[in-house]
Amino acid sequence: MENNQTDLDSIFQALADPTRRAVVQRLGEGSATVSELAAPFQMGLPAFLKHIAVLEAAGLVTSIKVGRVRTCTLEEDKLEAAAGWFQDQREQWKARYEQLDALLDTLKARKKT
Amino acid sequence: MENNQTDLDSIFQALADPTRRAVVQRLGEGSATVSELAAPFQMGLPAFLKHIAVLEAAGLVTSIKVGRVRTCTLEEDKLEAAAGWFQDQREQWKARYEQLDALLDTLKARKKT
DNA sequence: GGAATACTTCACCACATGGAAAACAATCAG
DNA sequence: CTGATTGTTTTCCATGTGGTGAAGTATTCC
Repeated sequence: MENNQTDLDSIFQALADPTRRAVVQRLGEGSATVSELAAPFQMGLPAFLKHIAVLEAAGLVTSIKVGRVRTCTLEEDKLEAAAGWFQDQREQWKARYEQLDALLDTLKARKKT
Repeated sequence: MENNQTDLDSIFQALADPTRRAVVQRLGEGSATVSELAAPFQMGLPAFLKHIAVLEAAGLVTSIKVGRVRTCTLEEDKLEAAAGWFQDQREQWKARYEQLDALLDTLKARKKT
């Protein structure tokens, strides 16, 4: 559960492409083979395989080859790790707002006395 | 509230860099000037300003210049937009698990009879 | 006015990324 | 064994990204 900087780098980098996000989305419905995944896209297989490689390098997808067919599976944990970063940020600025509220309360109290 | 592909592209692209995530994190504590933001990093100002430009292009940060000082502010809504994508994915695979559960129930029921 | 501050722009470089094309496996079907 | 499928590798190209250093532009301070 390291979830370090390098991890986030590669995960966000992987998701910064519509093709790869579409693959993640498709795999959310269940595992699929490379050709099934490549079908909706115009690009050639070599180009598409690079996208898969990026997703695997980021740990978002794993795949096994049975016979001549490679089947890809979504690693939901990794997606949750990235989602966790947003949650961390949210908590940070939430804390700031609470500080502001506290400050306002202090000012109000001072006004009264 | 479009939150289209291009938007997500630039947001994730912007977050796929430790320098820029650190800036977002810092701005989560409150607005800051360019030099305040740049201080923790070794790189020269030109390089740092490019990072700021990327964040602004993605809409994650806005800035105004008063006198010779530019002050940057975090746009929390944009971060929420990206976080929303993860939520969408989560709902998709949650739905899939429910289908699997239903399938298992069907099989169980069939076994019984 | 002159100097220091706070960016800003410009020119340039090394390397990564996204894509095409072509040739190369490795399997399965008849 | 002969193909037809299904990836995989290799080579190549254009573009984008992250960094540098040097010079330029406003402001503000003394």
